[in-house]
Formats: sequence, C-alpha cells, structure tokens
Amino acid sequence: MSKKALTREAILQQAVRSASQIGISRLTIGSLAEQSGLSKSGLFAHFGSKEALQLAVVQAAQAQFVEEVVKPAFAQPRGMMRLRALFHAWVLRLYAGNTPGGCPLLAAAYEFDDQPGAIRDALVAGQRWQRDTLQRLLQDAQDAGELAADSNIPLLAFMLFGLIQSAHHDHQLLDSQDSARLALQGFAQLCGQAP
Amino acid sequence: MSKKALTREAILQQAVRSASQIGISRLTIGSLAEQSGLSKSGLFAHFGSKEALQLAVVQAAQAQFVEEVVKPAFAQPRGMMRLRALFHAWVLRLYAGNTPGGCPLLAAAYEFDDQPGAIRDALVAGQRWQRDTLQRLLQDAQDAGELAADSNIPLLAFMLFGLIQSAHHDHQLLDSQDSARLALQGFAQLCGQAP
DNA sequence: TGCAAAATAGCACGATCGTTCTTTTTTGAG
DNA sequence: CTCAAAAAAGAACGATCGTGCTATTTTGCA
Repeated sequence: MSKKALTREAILQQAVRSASQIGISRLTIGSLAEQSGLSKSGLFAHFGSKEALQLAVVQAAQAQFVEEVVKPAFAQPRGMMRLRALFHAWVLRLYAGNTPGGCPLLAAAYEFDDQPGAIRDALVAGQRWQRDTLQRLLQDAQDAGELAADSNIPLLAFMLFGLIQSAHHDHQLLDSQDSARLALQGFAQLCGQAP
Repeated sequence: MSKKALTREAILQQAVRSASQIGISRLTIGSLAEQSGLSKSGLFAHFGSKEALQLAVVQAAQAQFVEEVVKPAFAQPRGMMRLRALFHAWVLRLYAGNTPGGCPLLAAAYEFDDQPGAIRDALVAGQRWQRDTLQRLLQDAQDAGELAADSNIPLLAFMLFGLIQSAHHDHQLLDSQDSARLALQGFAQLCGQAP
C-alpha cells in the first residue's frame, strides 16, 4: 500500500470518528488536518474538495459497516442464525467505542436527506443495499422454516430497522442504559424467538 | 400580542421550516433575515445570540408537535382510541407540508446528541416527555383491557418510536411511497389491532 | 547514492458568519 | 398630533473556512 493510500486511510478513520460526533457537514479541513498531524493544504490535496472528502467519509463508514456487521454475519450458517448475528452485531456496534458519537451513517441520513448531490446519492444507495440485505436474510430464514410462513418480510425489515434507530436514539440522546436490551428483546419478539 | 412577539413568531415559523431542511446547526442569521424580510441585525436583536435563536427554534418545534399531535389525541376518549389517534397523527405529520425537510426534532436529536448545552438539554427533556406520554397512553389502553395484559409497555413504546423513525427515514431518504402504510401496519400488529 | 516524482507545507485570497455599535425608522400611548 | 420608546437598519469588526499557488520536504526507484 502506497504512502498516499496509508495517509488517506488514517485521515478517513479519524474523519469518521469526528463525523460521528459533529456530523459530516460540519467537518472542517483545518481541524481534520490538525487531528491527522498534517497541514490544511497537505490534507486538502488528498481529496481535492470538501465534498469529495465528505463523500470519502461516507464510503469509509459504509465499508466499516460491512466489515463489522455484514461480513461476520455471513460467516454464520444461512437462516435465523445469520439473521440474528446480523442484527446483534448491528445493535452492539452502537455501543462500541470506535464511533463515540453514534452511527455516522444514521446521522448522515438525517443531515443530507434534503440536500441533493453525490453524498445523498451514496447514502441512498447504501441504505437500499442495507435494507435489501436485511430482507434477503429474513427471506432465507423464512425459507428455512425458522420464521413464520405468513411473516410480512418488508414490514419486518422496516420494524427491525426501527429498532436500530430507536436504540441509537435512546442511547445517544437519552443515555438509556437498557436500549440495547430493548432492541434485542424487540428482535426476539418480532422474529418469534421468545414467548 | 405586541409587534415584537408577532415578528418573533413569524421568524421562528420560517426558521423551523428551514431547520427541517438544513438542520438547526446550519441556520444562519443572514439567510433567516432575508427570508423574514428583516436585516441581519434586526433579526439578531430578537434573540441576542445564535444559540438562543436555535433554542427558540427547538422550543417552537416542540410546541408545534404538541399542538398538532398531542392535543388532538387528547380530544379522543382515553384508551386505544386516544393511543391510535396519537400514533396516526404522529406518522401522518411526517408527510404534511409544513416541514418539508422532515421532523426537525428528530433531525436535531441526531445533530446535538454529542454536543452538551442548553439545546441538547431541551431536546432531552422534550424526548423524555414524548416517551412518557406515549407510555402513559399505552398504560391507559392496557388498563382499559384494549391491550394485551402481558404487554411490555416500555418495549412497546420503544418499538412504536422506532416505527416513527423508520417511516421518517424511508420517506425522507429513500422516497419510499409506502412508509406511512408500513408504520401504521406495524402499529396495528404491535397493538393487536389486526390478525 | 542521486534524483525525478510524489507528498506535504506555507501563505494568501475571497467569502461568509456571528456579533457590536450607531443611526434611522416605526410604533403606540398621552 | 407629539414624542419618547421600541424596533429595525446599516456598516463594520474579527474570526473561520474552502481553495489555489508556490516552495519545500520526503519518498522510492535507477
């Protein structure tokens, strides 16, 4: 890996952390350069524009999500085990220390939902892919007979994603201690894993 | 109502609209003054600081929520009817035209969850009150025998709020046509109003 | 090791923003 | 209608930001 790519990765890793706290649109070249030990122009040269930097941050956060949530789930056998692994990793990630300000992609969805452009497009594509993946795992579980045959898959995916957002909200804003437990309880109830 | 209060209300109404699109933290005195037909300093004099303006916007949005969602619900008889009225108004408000960029309070929750201060404090208080209200209506419905006796009230409130967020997300970011229907379907399923 | 190319630093610019101070216009009670 | 008080406007400030240009340092291959 070239020096340039290494530096770029270090910048983006720090940028994702910052973005989780202050939001992608409030990242500044100056403070990001300071945190990375670079000069403003040195950092700027890596991206060419602020919007390109922001787009790179979104893509880095998306790659991180795939690496930490989706890939481990696909290491599990198809069906309910894989579905449960996906959801659990998704929820527990909200409480891990790597993004102290919460999920940068959820925050970005609220930041950019009314601002057309490349960033919004990337977010939309990522969220559609997330939803499709979730629905595919639900369908697999249903095909394997581990989910009620009359389950409404799109509705279930919609509700499971709501659990994620509710957990994020209660944890980040309300400092709720049991938001993770509630999300997992909700999953168990919706997917018929508990009475 | 004095001239000052009238002007202030007009400013805030426009500010809430803008905040729903660009977020509270990116409101600027200048553009807000232009939209209100005032000068920068003229508008500024109404609030004294940008943070005070942002706080006033939060409070205005909260008052708007109470007016449009909570009060109409309390016009319904206690129990499932009132609960259903609250949830329906809450969902349908996401699709009304008065806040084109979605719910400013949900967006603000993601914007300020990592920024201590008066604004975050106001958001926390408002969200706790929202949740408490929702749980109280759920409890009333359960007491009236219109909700399963073994329902987990905090979990139900957590999941219902997730439905709201999921509807908001799918509508604002994914331009989903059936997000409102999914949220109402979810409510019916969770509150035992449908098979 | 030498050296071209790549990476980074330094500096300055125009624009924008929040805020302050002073002046002008508008309001509404007597 | 008068006129003091309230409301709004105007101009200017320091700070910060994104960006472009040029110089300097660092890298990695010959």
